Amino acid sequence: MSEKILLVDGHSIINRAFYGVTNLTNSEGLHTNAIFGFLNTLFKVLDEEKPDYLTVAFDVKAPTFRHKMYDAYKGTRKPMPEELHEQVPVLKEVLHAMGILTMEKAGLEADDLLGTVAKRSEKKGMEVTVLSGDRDLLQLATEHIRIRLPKTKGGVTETENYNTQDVIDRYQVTPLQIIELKALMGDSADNIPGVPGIGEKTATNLIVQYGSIENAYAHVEEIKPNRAKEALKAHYDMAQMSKTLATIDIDCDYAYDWEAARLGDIYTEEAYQLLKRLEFKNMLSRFSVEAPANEKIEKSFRLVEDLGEAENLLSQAEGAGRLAFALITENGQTLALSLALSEEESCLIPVQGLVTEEWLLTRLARAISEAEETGCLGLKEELSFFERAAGVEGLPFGPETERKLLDAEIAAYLLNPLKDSYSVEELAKDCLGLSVPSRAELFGKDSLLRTMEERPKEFLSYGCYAAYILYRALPALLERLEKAGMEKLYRELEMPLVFTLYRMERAGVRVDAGALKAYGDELGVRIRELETKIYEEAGETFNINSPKQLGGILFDKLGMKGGKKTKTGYSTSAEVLEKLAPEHPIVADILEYRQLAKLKSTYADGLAVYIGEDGRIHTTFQQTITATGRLSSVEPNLQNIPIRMELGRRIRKVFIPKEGCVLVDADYSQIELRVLAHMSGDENLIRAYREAQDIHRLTASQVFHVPFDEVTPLQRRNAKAVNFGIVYGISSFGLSQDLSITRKEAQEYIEKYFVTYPKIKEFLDGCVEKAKKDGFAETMFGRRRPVPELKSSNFMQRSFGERVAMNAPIQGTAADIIKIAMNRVDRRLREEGLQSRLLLQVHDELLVEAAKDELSKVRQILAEEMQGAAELSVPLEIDMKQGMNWYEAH
DNA sequence: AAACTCACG
DNA sequence: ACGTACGTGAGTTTC
Repeated sequence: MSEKILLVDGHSIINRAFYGVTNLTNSEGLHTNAIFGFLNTLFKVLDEEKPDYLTVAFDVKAPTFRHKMYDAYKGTRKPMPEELHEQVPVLKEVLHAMGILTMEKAGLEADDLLGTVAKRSEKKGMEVTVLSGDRDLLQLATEHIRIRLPKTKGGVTETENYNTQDVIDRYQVTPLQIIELKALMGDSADNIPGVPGIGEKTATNLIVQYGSIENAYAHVEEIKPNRAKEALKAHYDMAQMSKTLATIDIDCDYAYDWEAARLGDIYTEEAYQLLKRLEFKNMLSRFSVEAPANEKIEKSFRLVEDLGEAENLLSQAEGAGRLAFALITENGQTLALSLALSEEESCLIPVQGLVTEEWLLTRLARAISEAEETGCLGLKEELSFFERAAGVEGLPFGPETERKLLDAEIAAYLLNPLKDSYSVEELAKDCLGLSVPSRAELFGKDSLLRTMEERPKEFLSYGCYAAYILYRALPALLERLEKAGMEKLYRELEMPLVFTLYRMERAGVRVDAGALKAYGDELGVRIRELETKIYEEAGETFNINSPKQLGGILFDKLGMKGGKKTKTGYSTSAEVLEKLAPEHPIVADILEYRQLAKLKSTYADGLAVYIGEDGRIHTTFQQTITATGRLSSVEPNLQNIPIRMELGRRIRKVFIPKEGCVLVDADYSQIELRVLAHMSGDENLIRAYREAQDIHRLTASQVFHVPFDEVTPLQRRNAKAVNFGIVYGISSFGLSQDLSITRKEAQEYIEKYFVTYPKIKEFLDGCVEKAKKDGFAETMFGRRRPVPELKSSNFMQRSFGERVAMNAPIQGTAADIIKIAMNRVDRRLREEGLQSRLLLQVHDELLVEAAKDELSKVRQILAEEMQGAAELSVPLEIDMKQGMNWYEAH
């Protein structure tokens, strides 16, 4: 196999990194983002290429000959920003510490050095890779010289790779002809003038046809677009000069020593210390000085191989102070249990051939109840295994035991609710600075867990790492929660909620499958009628569900004028269509079709597949998803069942109580505005709520200066929209959109509102100020939402950050309150020995399945526990109804 | 996988 | 001048 050399275009990669990586500084105040980005890219390519030689080329500051020539002509390049400039010497220092050769020479550009070394290396029979962010380098591509251009795609850095054929595929010209292209097009970033009037398209056409600028000039009279002909005639000299400028020198005077570039161990102590100073914690785990840490950890993993040992271990666990466990499960089966009782040892107890699932989980449950505290991850999902193993209905935990279980996922979510995953890997990285193998790394892409026999080593690793990391991460998480003032929120609200939610999911909500089917069929009939009618009106059949095809019919074929609204074409949203409805009868039919199709696919058909053998739908509540602290509901989502339109609302009739029960539904009345009244301390609003006034009418009367009793319906509607807007983080544009009024009018409404309620303005401004200062918004109960957008230099993002800073405390506090209420309702129902069960939460609403003979008790509990969930300066009122289905109950 | 649309609070 | 209301999940089409 031939040897491999990797050549890196230092300045181009660090530049790219500087603009691509968000601002970073270490505690000394040194900017580090470009270095960080550079090293990340380098490490990634090194991992992939595993080259034998490596060199990073830099430009020197002195202007080179090529640029001097042009500098005199049109000025110099933009100088590097100071924040980037200061990082270059540090990067070189890091590279040298890693034993990586750098090259630079006055009078030579990095391009020329790269080109020269690339060609010489190729001649020596090596495989060459050139890493650069600059497409100019493509002219170097051959069979053996590959150009890699990093590209950031959705946050992940990928590279585009070019050998000869790739260049041809992409640009229609050979690598060498890239020079010709460039000379014609010009490149302002590189100070290449090019030929005025010739862009990428024309340049490509000319080179594809004539091969070179010289040959094109030789045939200049036959050049087709007259514009191009004249341009080339007039600026041929410019084109030739540009060509010189664009050509990378592949034989410059530079003594390159391959041996000096030979790659040794880059993970040196010196580099380690440097990266530590730069505070690149994640990168440190790559270093061999830390590698023994992982090796040492893995040596402490023990596979439990006989029953006595398992028995012993679990007995020991009962006496443990701290304990951590992870269940390794697949297809609802427990494959193994991993346990950590100390930092020194983690064990894996497989089920197969050793113990039964029942025994293992029963003993684990006992250990948890005896130990002081137990760390785990994704507890809610694991609880069903405990319940099944217990063999009787209900969890094998008393309330005291519940308090001992600490889910690291929930803790990590509270510390940063913006993350999208709270895995063992993430915990290891965030809490301990460790890098642990991922499931995919251990078990392959499909990530299916193999049996113990098939992959014993990986199995041991996978399980024990989880227990080990959880054991060590737990104190770190608790300490951070305490520091952030969220320990109470964690222990007394979110952790108890895990159990409440478990019981709600397990209970499920009964659904009348027959009625659901009938509803779907009814929709289906009408959908087919509408389909036929729409095709007739359109004069052809097409896919009504395709916005693209629909847009084609409405706007092109039928000639309706639609504002181009989306990136890819016309918008066909209901908002647009409603305005178009008077123009053509087809529009109304499409709107109705849309509505019905949505109801059928998402709700009628969509819900049917989730009806279990028990005739009930068991949703999953996600507790670690939203940025504000709300829950979410998935598979299926039972928090967005239709209610606003009558036709959709009818689907609620299929949600029914079990025999002998009724559904009781209670929702908070305007909880967010009440929270706002309380948090802002606005006397005006507080008094109004205490006197149970119509808040929207009151707002209208005060903002529009009309007597309370003379407020028109329109005024009330507008005031209501303003109230909503306030909660969302008011903006004149948003309000104007909602009310179909001008921005100016909306702005006036808002100003009047703030004059009427000065405390609210003060409060909202305070929220933004606080978030700017602290970096996060905070609820009454201390829940935090980071708002990094406030630091953005982008106006739009910053404005978003401001709205978020206003909304999060309100929405989040409301979320806290109903979560408290859920725990209280669930506890009361069980403590009072009732059969009735909490089933669903829909943000400000709770649904209970109440035994008929417990009805009055249940209603009392709901009222007391919901109203008493928080002590506000305004009453927390609820609306409560009951019925034989959810339609009636809400 | 992303874009579009639409259901809810 | 910039271009949006806050928070979600799911089905469908298109690339």
